[in-house]
Amino acid sequence: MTHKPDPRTLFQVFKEIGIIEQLSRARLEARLPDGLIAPHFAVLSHLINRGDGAVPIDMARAFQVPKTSMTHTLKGLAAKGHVELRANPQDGRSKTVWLTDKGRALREEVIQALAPGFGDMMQHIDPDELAQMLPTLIKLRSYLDAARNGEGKT
Amino acid sequence: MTHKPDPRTLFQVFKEIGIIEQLSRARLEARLPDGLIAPHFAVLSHLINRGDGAVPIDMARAFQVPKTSMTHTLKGLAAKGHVELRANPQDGRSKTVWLTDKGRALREEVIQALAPGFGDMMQHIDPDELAQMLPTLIKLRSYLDAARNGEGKT
DNA sequence: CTTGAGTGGTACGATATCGTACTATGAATA
DNA sequence: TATTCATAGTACGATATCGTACCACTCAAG
Repeated sequence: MTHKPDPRTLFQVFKEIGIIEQLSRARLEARLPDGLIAPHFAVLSHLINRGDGAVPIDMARAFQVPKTSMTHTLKGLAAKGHVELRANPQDGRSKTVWLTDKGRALREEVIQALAPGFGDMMQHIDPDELAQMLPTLIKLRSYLDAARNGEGKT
Repeated sequence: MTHKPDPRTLFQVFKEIGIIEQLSRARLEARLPDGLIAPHFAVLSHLINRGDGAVPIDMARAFQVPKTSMTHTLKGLAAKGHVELRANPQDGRSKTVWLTDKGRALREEVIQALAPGFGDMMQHIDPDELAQMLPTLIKLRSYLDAARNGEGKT
């Protein structure tokens, strides 16, 4: 049967998630060139997965960050030539974000650089166990996303 | 049988974890008074759980943050009277951190303020499902922690 | 059309994070 | 003891995050 939830367990789940986020981010950033950090890589991956030409405000929402943060991140990527900002023919207020060849290449290189680390991780942790966790993580993320009412500044 | 791990699944796990961390942090900080943020609360909780009189450098390691970040966080808490820094009689280089009554009270208030949100969450997500995830999260965190070699600046 | 509310982007300022460098203390070794 | 190395804390500077304010453009109501 289902028992009363122990808040301590819940707290611990969030605590572990927080630390994992920190450590995995550090791990990723160790493989990124000089001035780039995790959010830059996240943007490149997003553009690969979802396709070119995204509107900055939509990306800010996808990442759950304020639009000013997205502006800052995109400025950094554009300055290094990894993305290109173009006017949005559909809406004069907004822009569209496009990957450059340099940006695509960088994303590929970083993934290659991460591969050995992934391999090592798989030797210490059962991949299936991680995969089984995914649906629960998605539920949790979805709930938190939906419950975040009113605060919707993004 | 266990199949070859799909890197996409792995990526997604880290991505969901990253978003959950962001959203849960925002949720916590919405309940904190003016100038306090998540790391401040984390320190208060740590001192309750592990006991008073901890040494800053040990707390920095526990949280996996650079010692300069811990100095900054403790300075903020001390300025608001939630903790007190005292000399360490065991080691003239270091200090010890002590909760004040104000700090203990604040921690309690915040937990009370979080309770309704937890209750709501439990109505949408099976607590057992979260609890079952915990061992895997701990394994993952432990691995990442151990694998973080050489970078041990903290 | 004109007007007024809503929205996307950015400038700006406050604060957080974190790397580097420095100081003071402790510990090990000769 | 004297010398050398290691460690805890902090000052400082660079950059990231994010809230507020503002401008330009869109869209709907009239």
